[in-house]
Amino acid sequence: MRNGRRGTTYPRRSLHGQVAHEIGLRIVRGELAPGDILPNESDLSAELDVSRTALREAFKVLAAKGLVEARPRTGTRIRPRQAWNLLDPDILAWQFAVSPMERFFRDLFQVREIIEPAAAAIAAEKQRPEDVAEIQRAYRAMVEAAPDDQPEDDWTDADLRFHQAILSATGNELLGPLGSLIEAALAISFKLTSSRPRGRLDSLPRHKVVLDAIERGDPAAAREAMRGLLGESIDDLQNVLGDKPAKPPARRRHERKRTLA
Amino acid sequence: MRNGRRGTTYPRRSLHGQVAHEIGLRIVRGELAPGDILPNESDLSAELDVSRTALREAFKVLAAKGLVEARPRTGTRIRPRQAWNLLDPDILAWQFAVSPMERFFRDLFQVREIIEPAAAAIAAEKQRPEDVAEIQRAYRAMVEAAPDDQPEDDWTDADLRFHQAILSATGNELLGPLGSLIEAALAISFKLTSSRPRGRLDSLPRHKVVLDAIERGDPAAAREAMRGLLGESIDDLQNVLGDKPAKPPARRRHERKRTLA
DNA sequence: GTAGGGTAATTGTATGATGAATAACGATCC
DNA sequence: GGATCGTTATTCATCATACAATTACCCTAC
Repeated sequence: MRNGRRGTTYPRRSLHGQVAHEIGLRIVRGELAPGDILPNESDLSAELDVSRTALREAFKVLAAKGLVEARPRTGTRIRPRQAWNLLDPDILAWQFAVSPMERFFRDLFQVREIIEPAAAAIAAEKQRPEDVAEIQRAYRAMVEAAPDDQPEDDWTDADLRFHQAILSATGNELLGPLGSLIEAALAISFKLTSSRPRGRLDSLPRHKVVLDAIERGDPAAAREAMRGLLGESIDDLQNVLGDKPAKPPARRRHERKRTLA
Repeated sequence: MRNGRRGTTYPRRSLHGQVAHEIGLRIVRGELAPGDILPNESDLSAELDVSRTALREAFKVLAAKGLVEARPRTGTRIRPRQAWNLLDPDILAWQFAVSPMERFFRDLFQVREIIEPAAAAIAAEKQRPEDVAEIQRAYRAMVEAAPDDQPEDDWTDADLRFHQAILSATGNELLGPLGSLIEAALAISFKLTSSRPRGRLDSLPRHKVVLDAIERGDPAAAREAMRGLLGESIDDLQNVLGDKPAKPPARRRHERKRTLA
């Protein structure tokens, strides 16, 4: 399944952690729908062959993320979807395993298109040397991991690190947590485009343009470069996802026409 | 304290819920620093006069939000700040009670300035009648709550509802959770500007402009209108927060000069 | 039919015991 | 002396059980 690559997801080593992931996945997947009431704790703990204590601790984890709500007599009910904390790293990871995934994919990249160009611009404006250095390091890691004989994981890690570094470089703490959103996006990209592994080297220059603009302290250019970079990812994914099966790679010109909605 | 107005924060009615809020607040407030290790469960449960069971369930809630991490022999340690899920409604609410708050305030509105204009534009583009209707309803609620003899809570609720409705109207599920971020921002605004309660009627027209643009299906105008609306809030807050004590209200002209950084 | 109270089902809390993981210590050997 | 390896004690993890608190539901009385 390969989830939780680096993220700050809830640890699975404990028993209650495993149960939380198991039930959380079922909920996000839709096997258990909002409004549904889970079996009572005694029954469910017997069914899962764990103690009631362990099950309850798992429930607390899920409740903390807004997935469920427990009340005496009524039982533990799955909360409406809008109560879910969809930006939670675990929920994002679980969402990733959902079947159609197209809407999730669309939403994900739409948010990235909103956030990341703005973040790049702010990073370019601030230009804190320490933060810029980390972006550079991430870029170098991408360069090293780009050749096709390098493990794909290294490249994905470096890619994530690059984008995360830009978020951090804004100096805005509230943008940091959105890194898990990018992580989910990369996981999808990996899953969908792994069949066509070429393109790592292709996307390096795009990243370089972003880096250069930030180093140069040019917010407008950074914003635009990031926009282009994301656009490319989206194009790639849409080629895989879209109805057109092949569409010879004579793309990479329009840039402006791509509309996500 | 008046937190958790409507939000989907963790319920306080249970004992472990109270403990979770208590400890979570202390952590976010900085009384307990990252890297610190909490007293072991037996001691702490005795100190708080609750059972170990209740304390552990509280810990699970905090762990689910990324605040703490428990390991045998080592104890329960407070995780580094970047591991916290800062977009979690509870953590946002706790953050609201932190002392200097200026940085939090800055970060909060910076994110709003990134997200909300884009959301308004998308909402105007989509124009789903059902969603537009909800924005209208929220606006009408604001109109009703605007007079000074109406309870302040009603107005804040309506305001939140307005912005939340726009986020929902994007049709992007991942933008919904950011409503709790707006809620935190409104809580701050309320706290800081409650001394100067006038201005409710002043800000109505701004909201109207946003609503009109969305109804009209004009994304660019909606984006710009939302930008102006947020700018006004920020101006108001900066007047209260800034060093200049009074600065006669001959503002509300520049609009473009305000820079958050 | 409405109000009111009783009841049973479910979660919430408490207690005590045991298991498992591991950091710290110390003994042993080189 | 230094390193290696086993031992041990501490802490969280899990379990079993009992009881308290809450509350939806039903039933009765009027």
